[in-house]
Amino acid sequence: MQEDALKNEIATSLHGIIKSLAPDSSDFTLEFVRDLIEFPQDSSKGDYAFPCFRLAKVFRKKPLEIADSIKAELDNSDNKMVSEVVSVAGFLNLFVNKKNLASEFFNSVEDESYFTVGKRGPNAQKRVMVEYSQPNTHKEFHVGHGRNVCLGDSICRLYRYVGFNTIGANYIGDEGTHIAKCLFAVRRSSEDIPATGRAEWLGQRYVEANRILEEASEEEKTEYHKEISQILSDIESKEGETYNLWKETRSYCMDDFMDIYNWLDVHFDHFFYESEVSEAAQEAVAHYMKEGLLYEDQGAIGRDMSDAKLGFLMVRKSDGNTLYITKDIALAKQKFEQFKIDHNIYVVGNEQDFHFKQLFHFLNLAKFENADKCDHLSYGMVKRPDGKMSSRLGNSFTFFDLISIVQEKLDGYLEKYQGEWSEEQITDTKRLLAVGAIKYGMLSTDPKRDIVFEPENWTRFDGNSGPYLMYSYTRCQSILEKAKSMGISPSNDNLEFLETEVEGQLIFSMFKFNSIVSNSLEQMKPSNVCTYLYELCKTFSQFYVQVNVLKEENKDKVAARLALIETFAKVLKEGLNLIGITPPKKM
RNA sequence: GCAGACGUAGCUCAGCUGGAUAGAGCAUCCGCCUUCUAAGCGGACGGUCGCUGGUUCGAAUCCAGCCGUCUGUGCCA
Repeated sequence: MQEDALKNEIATSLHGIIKSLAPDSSDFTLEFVRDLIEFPQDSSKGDYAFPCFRLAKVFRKKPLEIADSIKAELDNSDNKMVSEVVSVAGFLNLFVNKKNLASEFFNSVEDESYFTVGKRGPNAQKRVMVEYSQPNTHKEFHVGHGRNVCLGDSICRLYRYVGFNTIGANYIGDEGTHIAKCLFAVRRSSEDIPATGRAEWLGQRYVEANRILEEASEEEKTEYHKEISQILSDIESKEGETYNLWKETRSYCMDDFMDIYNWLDVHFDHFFYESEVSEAAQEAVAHYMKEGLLYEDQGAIGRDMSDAKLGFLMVRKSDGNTLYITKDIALAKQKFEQFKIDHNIYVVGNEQDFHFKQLFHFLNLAKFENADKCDHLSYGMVKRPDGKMSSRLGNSFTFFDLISIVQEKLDGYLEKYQGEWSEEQITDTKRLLAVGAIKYGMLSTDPKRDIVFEPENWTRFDGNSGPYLMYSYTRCQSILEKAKSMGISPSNDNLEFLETEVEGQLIFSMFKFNSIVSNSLEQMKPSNVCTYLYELCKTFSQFYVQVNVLKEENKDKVAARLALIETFAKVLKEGLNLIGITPPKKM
């Protein structure tokens, strides 16, 4: 049984009782009653709570009395899933019978069928594409780009978990003015391209180009812009010296990107490149001009959309080059045609909210049949305490910087294993912990909110952090390993021995897993999974200090507790997987 | 100017579609390692939920206005 089914069962009981007690309560449909049921903030109050305030009018009684009379009815019925009912201050608090719950649940976790219900449901017929991590080549990959990767990857994992056929797509920005500016500065630079840190060096050239342009006289500016336009056209011509320089420098950046993705354990199913869409973009412009949707205005081509409060949509500059949005118009079509997707999601920062409003509005005007199947997952920026990071201004914190400071801090923690562990094991563990710390840091905040980036916060591995979750996992592994060496195995046969309050809370908390995941995806908020896992681990830690597993003399009790730990470890591992984190066995 | 997002403890953040004394982590202070990993557990301290009104039995949550921060608003992405 799943948690939502249990909730339905309880709702049905409550609904029946309400109807029998107040015959004219037709407004209180089963669905309405179910939606009133909630989780109390404090799990010691109960597993479910039913507020009775809305019933007051129909019952013509005080909520407190209503709760009392429903409780009396529930106590008389023999509901196997509810072990205790408490009426307090107008709330009906229900305790679920974990002993009846545990056996089936533990078994379904053990054979993993619990984690694959989505894949056996209707979602398995659907295809979704998640476009994320659209990095620009010739620019630094800063921590803000890192947030995008963590977020997009987690959304993909959530979709896959609930059964969707999911295509994680990258869209490399390997074309555009910023690159022309970069190459403009490369040509001017007296330095040779260095052997290492080449992408970073290119990023600096971009910053330099902006500086040159800012310091230039009006006359020089015109000349420079001409040169930059020419570089852009040379790249698009796909031949010649400038094109070759572009190709080479582009590969430096791609190498860096791939290093980062591999380090993060993020893998894409498909790569789109801006440079491969520009032709289709030009064709789209011609096509929609013919249809009268686009027209020339002040030398450029576009469409006034101020009737929808969306300003002027510009799709081609007066120099003939297309823009980012032009390519998005062309690419949207291509995605649906080529990949037969049912849903198209863009994970892009909230600076682009206007861009996507324009894009979706135009796709609707163009009568693109899949326009309403496109969604923008907007997220907040990563800011420095003193303001915004910008690669254009060159004050950004690169993702490599973040990796270094996190890993450096971890050295201190892993020092105790010097000699005991192999060098390789230490390196691997350090990477897993660093990835966990960074991903949890990126994902635990609500996507729509900005993140204030302070290095100290990212190198704290206690409290509400990625390493805390991973630590809980390693504690389980440690116990399970020791039990194994003692010759004791977990067993789901005598789960009635899990009788303490904290054990019950842990069981019910785990039981909610699938509901939390569904809700998290529905809201497009991996942060819900983070919060849930943190609370789950807190409950586990309480259990860990309150209940000693291996010292217990009753072997059946030990086996039951080991089953609890094993189940918890599996649930936690699955949950961590949804936010892209792989816990080490030891730390 | 217009549009959007955000404003919760000193700091970083939870708080679901309105419900119980507004919750964590960090920092500060106090306990707990001869006991399965102390990257842990327990406790103390700390809040007019930006302000003002409205809706409601009930508002941090919904609505309106104001204040503040940020982002965007035709030749960048």
